[in-house]
Formats: sequence, structure tokens, C-alpha cells
Amino acid sequence: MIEEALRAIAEPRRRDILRLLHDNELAAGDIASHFEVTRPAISQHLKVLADCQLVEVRRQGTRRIYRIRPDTMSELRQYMEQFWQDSLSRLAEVAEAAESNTGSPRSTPRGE
Amino acid sequence: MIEEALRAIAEPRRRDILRLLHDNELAAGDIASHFEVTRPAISQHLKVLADCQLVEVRRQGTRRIYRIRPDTMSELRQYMEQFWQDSLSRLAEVAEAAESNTGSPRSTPRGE
DNA sequence: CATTACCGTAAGCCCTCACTAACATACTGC
DNA sequence: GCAGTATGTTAGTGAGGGCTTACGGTAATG
Repeated sequence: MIEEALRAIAEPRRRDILRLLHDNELAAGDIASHFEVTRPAISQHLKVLADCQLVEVRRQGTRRIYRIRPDTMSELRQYMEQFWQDSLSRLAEVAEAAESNTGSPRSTPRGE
Repeated sequence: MIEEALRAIAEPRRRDILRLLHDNELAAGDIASHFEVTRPAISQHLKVLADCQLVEVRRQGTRRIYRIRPDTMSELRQYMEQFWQDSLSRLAEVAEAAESNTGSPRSTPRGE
């Protein structure tokens, strides 16, 4: 489930959709009108977001109103926070912070 | 670049690799020995992680030693933090937090 | 009932991706 | 140079994903 949600937000278009819904609930057609792709494409994205419960849908006449599910969003957020802690050692975090503060990294960060 | 990194960590195997490297640097073979898939598969994952600068590699004889790049990890982390702020409204966050504090959400306060 | 608006679904195309098998490369020791 | 170790790279495969076109289904309206 969370795994599915993480894959879902890895897609830029779906992140755009979520940002679009950050404070307003919107009908599918309204959402689709914000993008260049066709309406069915957005509908499929909305289905992915609904399947992993990142959004929820409400029917109002012929319209489908989509809304963010903050509980699942927060769950995913917490999963990510745990991931940072699991993959970023305390020492590494401090080192990075110090490097960022000094502004003069010792090892070439952009060398290629 | 950040886009690429987000796509990279959407893959479970690559997150496992990053967690494996959280405080130790490891040779490619050592990393591969932790998984069931073949070494070339891990080598390709490592290339993906190196391309988006989530890890860096150092050569030591015939061995390639891989290490986390905390700067890029933090950059990605900050990008995600910004995304939560962009997609989660203040009100939704507060509502979720309150719901989470009570421990038993039970009745969803949404009219239907 | 017919029409219109709104929306999801199915099929097909093309591209990406994770994986394996085979080959190529770089370094070490004899 | 030759053999062995450690690793990257390439070709090929099967699965999945995003997109479009075409179609089907439901609700409001006359």
C-alpha cells in the first residue's frame, strides 16, 4: 500500500495532480483541464492515486469530485522520514549540514 | 536530477541498497551478496544510484567501494518536504494530526 | 425517450525497466 | 604474459506504465 503510494508519487504528473488538490477538491474534468494530456490519461492517474488511497472520490451528479486523503499522505510522509533515518547516518547528516554551512566543500561535489 | 533520484528510490531494491549503505561503505560484491538477484542486476542498480548522485563510488584495486552521498540525499529529502507542504494544506495537516493523536479516528467528520 | 454532459474502461502502441546470460574490462599475483 | 578476481556493460526478454482513440455507462434536462 505505502509501497504503491511511493511509486505513485514518483510520477511527476501525479505529483502535479496532488499539488493541484492541496486545498481544493476538484472534479475530474477540472483537473484534466489543467494539463495538456487527454482526459482519460488523467482519469487513469486518478485511479492510481485512488487505489493507493492518496485521494478519495465523491460522486456529485455526473461529476466525480476528488480530494486529498491527508491521512495516507501523512503515512507516506512518515514512511519517508523513517527511510531517511535508516539510510542517512547521524554522522553523515551532520557532515552534510556542516558542509552546507561553510559553503566550501572539500571534496568536489560537481566533479565530472 | 532530483526527479531522477525520486524515481530511483521508488524501487524497493534500491532503497534496500541505500539502507545497507547507511553507515558502512561497501564493495559491489558485498552489496550483491545481500540479495538474491545476480550481481549484474545490483551493478545496474548501483549505476542508477550513482547517475543521480545518491551514491558515489571509489576504486580500490579491482573493487568498487560504494558510499552514500548525504548531500544529494538531503536535497531529495528537502524536495519531498516541499512537496508535502505543497500538497498538504495546513488545515488537512492539523486535522490529520488531531486524528492521529486521539488514536481512534472512527467517525470521519465528513458530511455525506 | 432522446440528448447532452461527465467520466471511466478497453485495446493498442511505444517506451521504460528489472532481470539474466554472456562478454568485456581492470587490477593483482605468479 | 597468463590466470584469477572483481566488476561493468551489452543484448535480449518479459512485464508494466503512460498515452491516445474509441466505446460504454450514468445522471441531469427537455
